[in-house]
Amino acid sequence: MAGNFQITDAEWEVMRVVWTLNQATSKDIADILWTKKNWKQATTKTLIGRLVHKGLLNTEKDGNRYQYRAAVNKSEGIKLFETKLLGRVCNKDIGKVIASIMAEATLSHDDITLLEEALQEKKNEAVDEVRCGCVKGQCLCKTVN
Amino acid sequence: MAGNFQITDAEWEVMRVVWTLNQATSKDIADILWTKKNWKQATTKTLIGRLVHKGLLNTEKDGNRYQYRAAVNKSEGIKLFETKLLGRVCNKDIGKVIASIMAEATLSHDDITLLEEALQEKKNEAVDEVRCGCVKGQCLCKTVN
DNA sequence: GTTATAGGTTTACAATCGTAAACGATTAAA
DNA sequence: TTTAATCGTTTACGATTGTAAACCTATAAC
Repeated sequence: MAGNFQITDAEWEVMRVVWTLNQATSKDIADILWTKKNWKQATTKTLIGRLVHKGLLNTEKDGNRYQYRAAVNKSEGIKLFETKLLGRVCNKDIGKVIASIMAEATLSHDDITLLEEALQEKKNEAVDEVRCGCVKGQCLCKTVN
Repeated sequence: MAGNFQITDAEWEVMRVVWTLNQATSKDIADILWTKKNWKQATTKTLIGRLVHKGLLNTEKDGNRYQYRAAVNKSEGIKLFETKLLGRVCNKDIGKVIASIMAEATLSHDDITLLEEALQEKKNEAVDEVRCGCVKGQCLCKTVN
């Protein structure tokens, strides 16, 4: 089931609501997205329909309407997007990308602690040199021209 | 000039080549993307055209053809995508997102060092609690009935 | 000089995306 | 019970994306 799905920006707004409420009706979702994005209910309905179709939302009948639930959890969804970011850069640059994200993020002391631990973890499996997986011409690891 | 541009997946492939070669002809790019993606030259040409149109590639005449150069540098491009990722989650979750990326990345000892330093930096500006900027209903920071 | 070739520009075209109205069925209100 | 509000489904429609062929022009080869 996991795999090759993708969540567009607009669909993501819907998923966030469902992830948060855990279970929601189209009205629940529409109300929130009206507040946030001024989307007409019709717009939200379309997005819900597409997500159901894609198998990203499950439905459970509840009278004349549905309760929607996420078919993929939030971490999976986020991870999918993380992977997309990492897929855009050379493996060797990922460290720098992480540093860059860190730089532009506001972090709490707890976050710092969390990351320090995570980093500590990574030390065990750190390599001397990350392997570049790029084709020649898409990163400088390979000699160009 | 910086701002509201966006680079699609396919366009990104072109940008990576230009960022790498620093300057390239359409043939340079097409050859590389043929190797990597089996794209016909026509496809690459279309992408180049769109990027020029968007102002993401600059042209410099060179005989009967152009030398293309990136109008935004790689870091900017990557940062744009990072921002997009961060925009999808609650500010409070960014620490966890970073940890998650770290977890799925292969890092070198040097990367670890770099990140340790970056983290150290962040300590100075770390806050007690990150402010959630979400609307109610899109993250659990706000009480949801 | 005529022709083949390479490079840029135009046109194409289906799929996806963002945004929404219209429609039909059903339930709740009057 | 007639009506109004609600909910899901269908249809709409322009913009963007992925993928490419066709075309036109200027060089390069003969």
